[in-house]
Amino acid sequence: MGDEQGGQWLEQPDTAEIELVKVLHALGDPVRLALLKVYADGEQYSCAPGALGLDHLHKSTVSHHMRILREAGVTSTRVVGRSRYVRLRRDDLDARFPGLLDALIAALPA
Amino acid sequence: MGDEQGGQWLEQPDTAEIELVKVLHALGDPVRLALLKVYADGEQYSCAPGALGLDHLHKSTVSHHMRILREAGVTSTRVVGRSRYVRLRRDDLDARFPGLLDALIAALPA
DNA sequence: GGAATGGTTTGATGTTTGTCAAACGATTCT
DNA sequence: AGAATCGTTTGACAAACATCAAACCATTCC
Repeated sequence: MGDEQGGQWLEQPDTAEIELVKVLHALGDPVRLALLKVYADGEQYSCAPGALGLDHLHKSTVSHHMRILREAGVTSTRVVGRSRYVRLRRDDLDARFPGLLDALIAALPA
Repeated sequence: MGDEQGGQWLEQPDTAEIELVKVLHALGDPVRLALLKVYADGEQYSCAPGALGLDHLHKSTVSHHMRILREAGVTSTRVVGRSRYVRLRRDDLDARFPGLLDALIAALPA
């Protein structure tokens, strides 16, 4: 139907309204920093704990972390059917905080 | 007496042991991110709330934030007499996480 | 020695947070 | 329609956190 992506987007802050302190707070948690590593390849992922290497966490816990990342402006979420496809807001973050994302991803632990 | 700096240093993690998630957690707080802005000039500062633009906070609260920054590896503290001189571990952080500090300081809110 | 000074430590308090479990909502499949 | 699926929401709970106040510890000044 002309929309090559389909679905709608969950609410997220405008690029100009992304706050550094919220981004750092969002990423200052072991689980969410691990998620940054997953999303670093630019691909989109569903929220299934298994697809994210978070098998040890309950799905509601993953949902909670997803919300924090999205509300901080780190990720964007597209809804299609029952699924959510989450990915890094790389362009927006690069525009707002030049060099930050690259430095963070490079600094990620092995 | 041959020591151009004088005093001793408070305990802090070795450069190689600085953890990204702890740095981000330390900086993911409004007060401590404001302190990064203070320390961004590379100078050293005493812990007096007034000298740091933290007049609204109790000195014990400032001391608490200082400890978190130091234990995360963000700052180093030199003790001389009754005073503590705190400054950014810029070289160590640049070595451990190239580009991160520059990007963070550039991203600091006005 | 005694008082003042710069920070730390400890205790108390209210808030935020990470987690799970159960209930729920919407979508898809049969 | 009914069942299965993917994820969210709500509630509960323990742990962590930010803050202040009071006590404390060195050091410096008188």
